[in-house]
Amino acid sequence: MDKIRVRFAPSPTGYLHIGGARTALFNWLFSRHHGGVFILRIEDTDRSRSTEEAIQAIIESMRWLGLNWDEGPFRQMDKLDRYHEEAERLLNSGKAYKCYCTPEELEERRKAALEKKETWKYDRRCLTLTDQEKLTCELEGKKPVIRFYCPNEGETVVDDLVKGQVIFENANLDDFIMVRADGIPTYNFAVVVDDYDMNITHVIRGDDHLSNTPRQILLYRALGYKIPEFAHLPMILGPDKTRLSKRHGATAVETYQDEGYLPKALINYLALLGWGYGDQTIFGLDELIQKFNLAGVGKSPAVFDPAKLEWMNGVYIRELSDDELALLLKPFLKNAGFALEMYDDGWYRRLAEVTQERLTKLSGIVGLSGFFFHRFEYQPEAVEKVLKKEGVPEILQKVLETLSGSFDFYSDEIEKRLRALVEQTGLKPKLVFQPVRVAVTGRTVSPPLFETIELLGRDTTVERLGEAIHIIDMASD
RNA sequence: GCCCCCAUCGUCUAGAGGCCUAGGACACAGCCCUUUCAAGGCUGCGGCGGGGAUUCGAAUUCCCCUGGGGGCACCA
Repeated sequence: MDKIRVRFAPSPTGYLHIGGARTALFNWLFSRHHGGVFILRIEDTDRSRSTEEAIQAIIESMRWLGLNWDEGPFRQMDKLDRYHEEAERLLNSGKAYKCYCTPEELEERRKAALEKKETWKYDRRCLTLTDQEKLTCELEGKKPVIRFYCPNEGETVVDDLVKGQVIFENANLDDFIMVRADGIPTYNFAVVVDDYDMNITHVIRGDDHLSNTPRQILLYRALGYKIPEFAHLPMILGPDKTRLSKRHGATAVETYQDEGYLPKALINYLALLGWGYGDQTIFGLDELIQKFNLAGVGKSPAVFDPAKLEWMNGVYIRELSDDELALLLKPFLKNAGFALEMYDDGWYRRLAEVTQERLTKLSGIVGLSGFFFHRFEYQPEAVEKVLKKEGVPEILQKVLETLSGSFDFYSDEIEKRLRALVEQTGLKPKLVFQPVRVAVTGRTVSPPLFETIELLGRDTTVERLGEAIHIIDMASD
């Protein structure tokens, strides 16, 4: 068998979205699994919607995900001559013809057909134009499009690796436009010439392309090309079961990057959208490459579930070492405007350690650790429920005194002393620790208390305990 | 309107005629652990869209219906 060659061919009209990323991933996994070649091709023949920024954004997201390509990125606009050459061949062999109908005329006829409840198909008005008539059109300055002559009889069979055999009646296909009036090829034509030129062996793409496939197969035949294998992946849907789009929330890969999702997590989650391997849920990258195959791809569409992605991201965050996590956390802290220079590397490693199993997205660190970096307002509810309890000022005062003593300010040591204090007062641990938590963090929820106190440092801790006592005094007056 | 695809818990899925009293994961609920929140453990809730047919036996095969999705552009 020939060496496997696949491609991901996005149109640069926006960022890389979840669906595109999934298609890219499946192509990539397929190529890596078979030791083949993965190609990136930019389908930029829609001049009004393609942008340079979009190309960069897509490339950036591909890199972030780690979906490296072996060839490309190629751009269709770089090889217009090649399409013209092939279009010319079809024109000469009578398998394509020039059409001078304007978009306006076509629209009119289409509407008329629709009103009569007839199915619209191009009426081949220009198929039988005489040379004289063509000349007249040219003299009028009309630029023709090139249409593919689509046989009316017979059927075209797509042997799809995912969907199985799908049969299309040729009679339902019309003479679609291959080359626009401005000389730029349309999708169906360009994709065929490119996949042939690039020796693509397997076309793996979304199943919204399934109904285009018979047109393309007809083109392959007309051009004398070998037909590649096709694999049409089921769509990714939003919660309302319609095709996933911006309406459903974040669909840009870069948004997930910004929110602190790990590439590994997104890859793992995406792999499970339309593909499965028994009961397994968590897959390392190497494992995915080893286990991925088209046979495991399902036929039915899948609803994108952000909650599961988030859970999975937490799984991968917990797999990180303290140093790795600390490194990843810093940009998010910095972005939130926190003064990173307040602490040293050891401190950040410790922060990573104590927040790791509480994080589900890296961006979550901001809400979890803000009190380490700046003053805060006590949550009114926390003050009411915890600080204003009977005897709290006295407890806090004792804690303050305990922590002011001279000893190494580490969580173990802090815990030892505070527990001794609890023992001594005979109070329930919770009655001591919750007020302390609120006093130093301002809230009822925080990372583990003793580690938090350690990270805060003696001075800040003592200062905040004093402040809390003061606040309670003020309130009770 | 025409063409095509799809159909197992709310969601992702396992299931290739008896192993299914339909399994796992997320979500949800409860319990345990516990100084909070998490993490973790345990338990629970919850599904084969409907109707025919084939078969000793169907989630699994076939047909119809219904439902959902996609396509029918000088978009890709």
